[in-house]
Amino acid sequence: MSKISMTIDEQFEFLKRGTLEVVREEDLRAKLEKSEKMGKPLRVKLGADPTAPDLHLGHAVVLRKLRDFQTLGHTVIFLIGDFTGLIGDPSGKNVTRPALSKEEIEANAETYKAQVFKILDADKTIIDFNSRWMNEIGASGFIKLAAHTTIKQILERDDFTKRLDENRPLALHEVLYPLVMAYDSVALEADVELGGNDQKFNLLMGRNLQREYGQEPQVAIITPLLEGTDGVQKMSKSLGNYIGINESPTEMFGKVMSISDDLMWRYFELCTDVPRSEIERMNRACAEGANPRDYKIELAKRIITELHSEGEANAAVENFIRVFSRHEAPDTVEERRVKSGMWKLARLLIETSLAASVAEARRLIEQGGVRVEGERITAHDAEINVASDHAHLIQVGKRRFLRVRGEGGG
RNA sequence: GCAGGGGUGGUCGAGUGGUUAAUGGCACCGGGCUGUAAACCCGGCAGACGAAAGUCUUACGUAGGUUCAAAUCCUACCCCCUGCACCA
Repeated sequence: MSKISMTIDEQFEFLKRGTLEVVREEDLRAKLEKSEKMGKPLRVKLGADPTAPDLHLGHAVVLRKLRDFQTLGHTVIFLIGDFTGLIGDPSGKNVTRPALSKEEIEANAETYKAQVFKILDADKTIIDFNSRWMNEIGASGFIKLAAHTTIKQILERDDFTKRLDENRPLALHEVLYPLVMAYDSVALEADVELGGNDQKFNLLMGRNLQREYGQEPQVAIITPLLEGTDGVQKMSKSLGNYIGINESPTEMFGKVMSISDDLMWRYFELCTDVPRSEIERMNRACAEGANPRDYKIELAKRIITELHSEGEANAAVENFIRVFSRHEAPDTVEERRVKSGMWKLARLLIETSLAASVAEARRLIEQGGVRVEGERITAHDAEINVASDHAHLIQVGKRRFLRVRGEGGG
């Protein structure tokens, strides 16, 4: 079945790379063997929240692992939890979410596809929705489902017990989340489920429930949570420390370059296919005096090549060198048209969204953060003559550039 | 239902009648040093008007009230938490 000829051991090692834990390893080996023998691909599940279609490199970690399964010829099921979305993964926020309309769900699914297929092979991916069975099951079915687990089992989940211990609220619907998610595995007859470390309990719950329903328990593959660009907290959109899958090459490049040196090895491991031995070699080189920046450039290039293209990655490198090493303007700078005439610089910054308010514009200028045609301007009441025959180059901070030209004429 | 505690700026958290646009930490923004790394240093961090001094507006759960003056006191309401009670 697999186009690549690997022994079971090799397949196993290949799949294990970059994972935190495989529960259980011997089960995975057994499933791989069985699959090969029967010529039947494994069904590999990944659950996704229906409300957050803005994916970032953290999501990419698990998607890349999913792709590894596809490389070996297995079937990937990308499950959009439109029903589970009503609950929202328990976070301590005591809210249920409004049900999404069919249109919203479809729109979100489309957004997902556009991002997920940058990594996954669309031909080998099934997209499914858990409302398909959860909406059918009904209240009585749900009760029966609930009978398959115990409070004690649910309370194994650390953050649940912790919240009880700390006298923080724990809503009933929140504890149902893992149950529903586990049932998805039953409904899909999943052989393997992938998830980040924060999903570990839920994945294991799937194993238990499958056993309850007389199925062979799925293998749970747990991937580490990628730290965000701050290097401390997990990458997430709400923390603002993310690198989005859909971001421009320039943006991605900048963000990768700004991560700490320590963190880059982690990114190498989880966001690229560079072999571990090679990563270690680079790491040693840095310890011996090589400039980590050069490896970081390599990292950024690889990430951008995967999510965009090699050409764009190379262009991003050149742009980086131009702007940050040579302190020149990027070769392509967006041009904006504003009314011709004399402008107060501060006003111009607001007009072009380079500053949010007069006060902010003024602060930026007075603190030396604004350059016009490369000249630093520090007089907050400076004026600038905007005409249609010349585009002024405005720079705010180290990285925001804009050309401003007057309206009318050429 | 009863009792107690609490709701402050992006966040955490001070602040019990005036000198509070509100101490401090974090986050964030600008500058410096660099490798757009880290660490560190400096500055900033509600908005509008003004060249400036400064003036005005908005802000401490919501709505009123007391007062020359309220985040701070009073009243009502909303929300959250804890304990008790209730619980086939």
